[in-house]
Amino acid sequence: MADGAGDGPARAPLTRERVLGCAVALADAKGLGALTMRSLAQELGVKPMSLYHHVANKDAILDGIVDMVFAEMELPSPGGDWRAELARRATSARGVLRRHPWAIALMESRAVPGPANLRHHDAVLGTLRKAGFSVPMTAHAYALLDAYVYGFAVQEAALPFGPDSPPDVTASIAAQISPDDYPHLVELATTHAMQPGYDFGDEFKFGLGVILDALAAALP
Amino acid sequence: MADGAGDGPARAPLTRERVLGCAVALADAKGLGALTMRSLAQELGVKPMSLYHHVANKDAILDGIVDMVFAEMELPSPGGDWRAELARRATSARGVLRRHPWAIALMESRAVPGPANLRHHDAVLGTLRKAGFSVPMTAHAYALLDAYVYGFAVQEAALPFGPDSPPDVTASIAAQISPDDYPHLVELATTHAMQPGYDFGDEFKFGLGVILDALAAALP
DNA sequence: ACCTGAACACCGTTCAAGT
DNA sequence: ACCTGAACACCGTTCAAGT
Repeated sequence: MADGAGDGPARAPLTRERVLGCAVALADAKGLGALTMRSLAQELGVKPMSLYHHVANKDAILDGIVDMVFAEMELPSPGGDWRAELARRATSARGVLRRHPWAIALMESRAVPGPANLRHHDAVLGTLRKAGFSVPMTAHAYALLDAYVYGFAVQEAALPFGPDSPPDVTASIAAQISPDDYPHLVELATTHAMQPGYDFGDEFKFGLGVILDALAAALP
Repeated sequence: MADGAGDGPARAPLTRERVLGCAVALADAKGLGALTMRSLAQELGVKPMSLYHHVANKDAILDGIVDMVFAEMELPSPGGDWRAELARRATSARGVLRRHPWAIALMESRAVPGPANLRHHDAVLGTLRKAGFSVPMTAHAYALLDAYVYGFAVQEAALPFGPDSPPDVTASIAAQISPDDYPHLVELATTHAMQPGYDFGDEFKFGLGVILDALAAALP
């Protein structure tokens, strides 16, 4: 009982890693809006001002958690089969962005990329270069692949249906969309997207295949 | 002088349209962070509480300005050449999202799509269906096209270089990226992306062409 | 060195009051 | 009907103080 009061274990010392890790967990659980210096401090069992000894300010926390998200993504190995490596990387990135849907909004507003972000994109570029793409073609391929991965995450996060949204919400939105005003949306929804077994996430493979096929055809 | 004090024209009456229009202008000029009920009211020459007579709350404003952004995008005509129509729509959407880069972050966090959003996507689906794509293939094409457009906008907004960022910022970031740690990023930047005349926006055409070619090949 | 209490200038929003 | 003043429960952050 040398720790002082309480029957719990000694509180781990506050570190930048613990602050950022808790911030990611809080954003995952309750959304970016619930991530405040005050709520974060409470979650860590500490007073708000203590956080400022480990991070410069809230912006530094936002930069930090975006880079933690990049760090979760599997890197492609420039050595292996470039198509398989880029597919694995894209699939991993999609999964990561699905687990942390708030990250997209931050990526777009943070100016300075973190080290995990830079390492990630350097590995993608390296894989393309080693596969034999020219520098200009690598730029094309990089922009296309990344746009697809990020954009798919945006779509998935914005979907009003899917496994993450409760069925009653889906139904109430569907009821407001009149077939007279939006015939093609209603057609797609009723005859396809709302059928049992449909998973929007499966669309990811199609688009990824299209892109990788086109890149393979552009190899010298 | 029946208007009362002042030499300016009579103040236009507050309306939902005027509130949303001013909110878009404020977000464009100073970013989403500067869009507060109080700053918006001041911009409109009114007290903060007056806004609540025209919009339910700030969330309604955010929903409203996202839909205004969708309303700016050119719709494809289901009648015409589907490839040209979808290319025009994608190019227009990219331009709109470039003018309103804050919109991406909102799209991802707003659950309920507005009428302009629905109309826009219904037109895209209609164009694909009229071109002869099956319903499942239309779902594939829609997901791929939209992911690309949104994702390209995310990339473009997150770019630390480009025509919108001051050259000195670009240079200071470049100086921090060591060729030892990120050799392929440095190669791409120095031999290609930072060359005079390079415009990241030009990458858009390449990816769009790849996608539309692949869709054309998938037509029955 | 690490943590904190009190305070400041902000938020969105409610409620009761003005015209 | 439309607008507003005062107030409430929040923010991020600074500064001076504690151990």
